[in-house]
Amino acid sequence: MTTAPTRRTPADKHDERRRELAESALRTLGELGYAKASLREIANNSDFSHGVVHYYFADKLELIVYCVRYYKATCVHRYDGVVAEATTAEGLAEAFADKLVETILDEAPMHRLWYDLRSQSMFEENLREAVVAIDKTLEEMIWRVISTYAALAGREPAMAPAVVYGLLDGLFQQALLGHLCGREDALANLRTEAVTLLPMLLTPAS
Amino acid sequence: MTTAPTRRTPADKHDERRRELAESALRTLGELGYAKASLREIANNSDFSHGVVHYYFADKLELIVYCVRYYKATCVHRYDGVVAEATTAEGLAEAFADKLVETILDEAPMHRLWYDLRSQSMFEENLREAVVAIDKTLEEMIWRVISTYAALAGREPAMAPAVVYGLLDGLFQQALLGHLCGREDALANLRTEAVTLLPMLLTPAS
DNA sequence: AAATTTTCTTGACGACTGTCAAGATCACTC
DNA sequence: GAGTGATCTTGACAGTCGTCAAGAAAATTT
Repeated sequence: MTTAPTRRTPADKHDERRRELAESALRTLGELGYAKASLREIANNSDFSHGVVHYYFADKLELIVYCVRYYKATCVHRYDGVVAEATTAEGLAEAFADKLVETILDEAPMHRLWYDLRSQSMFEENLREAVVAIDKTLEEMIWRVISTYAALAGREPAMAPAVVYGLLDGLFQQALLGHLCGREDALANLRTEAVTLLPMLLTPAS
Repeated sequence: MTTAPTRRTPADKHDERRRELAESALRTLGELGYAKASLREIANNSDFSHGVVHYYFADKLELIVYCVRYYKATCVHRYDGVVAEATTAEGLAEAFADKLVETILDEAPMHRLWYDLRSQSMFEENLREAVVAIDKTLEEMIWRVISTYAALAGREPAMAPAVVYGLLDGLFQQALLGHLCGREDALANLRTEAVTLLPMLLTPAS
């Protein structure tokens, strides 16, 4: 009713706090991982005390699922700019590979958290629904890249979206682990691997 | 000195107990995952009490590293038979794909434990050395398949061992998660994906 | 058969966990 | 400005955890 006059409805304020908590929780989760990030540690790295978590979230799992949903919602469009600005297939491939490297450099803790949660979902059924949904959006994200890459090359993708995503995800995960282990060639390798792989994902040139 | 007369030296008996503990620990770890598998739960699923763990292992981490090393040591040769008995490239590809599916059906808990530990190693430095070493042996295992596959086809592998392993590992992980989620097409898809992918990993036919 | 070493159980410790309730603090309304 | 509801802090709860020490039990040696 009073949407225009009041700047924030109580519900908005409630959601805003959930986002604030989620953001500081993500910092802690990215540093410690799912298992070792306690609610007290999460609250300590925020502006609130440990009890407030249960005021905004039912339990730890709801907080974590909210966190990873919140994070992945923002980075599903990571490659949208790359796709929009590409004019040639080769240019898209290189820009995409650069972006892969860049996000490992900038957001390694978030990525390892994602792989941590996806592994945990193999044990905890309560996590699976959220994880599978996010995995699907990541697959679609990659598919947007590949399909426009194919269009620019005047060819067709030779594999299903899930397969393309699975292949790239394997390389990405390997590079992330290598990067965290201090292997300096991990990211450079990922870049050349991506540029090499992309043409092989299309049907042979007409 | 007295190797022949005595059936077991004390050291052998010690190692045998470590293996026994490792085997029952692996059952529990495969069921609960790294984080939720407590030493008490591990001991409950064995013939011993919870205190005995610290008699054979310094701490929990040493037990777990021993466990995963023990397990992976056995399954690094999973595809050796497939490689040895293959006579044609196509036959090897299909037998390999079948084996991929079979091991997910038979040992899903062990595989999810492996991915769990590999993810944990992104957070815990103490795990990294063992994880990276095992990853390397898996890479070599896959490379034995691919290089003989290439030889049978009269061609050359078109990618480095790490790349081939990363690609296949991505598909395998995806299929494992799909299988655990109850998606019935996950394993059949993995099979056709593997058979389709293998030829693309070689240089173009001469 | 006694002595000694190895092996295993039991019980306890301090620390940490998720959860929740009681009350303080704040913001807002009448 | 008193009252009222939302928001947050504090402290405590019942568990669980890894670890370890003391002693029982078993195996081995003398």
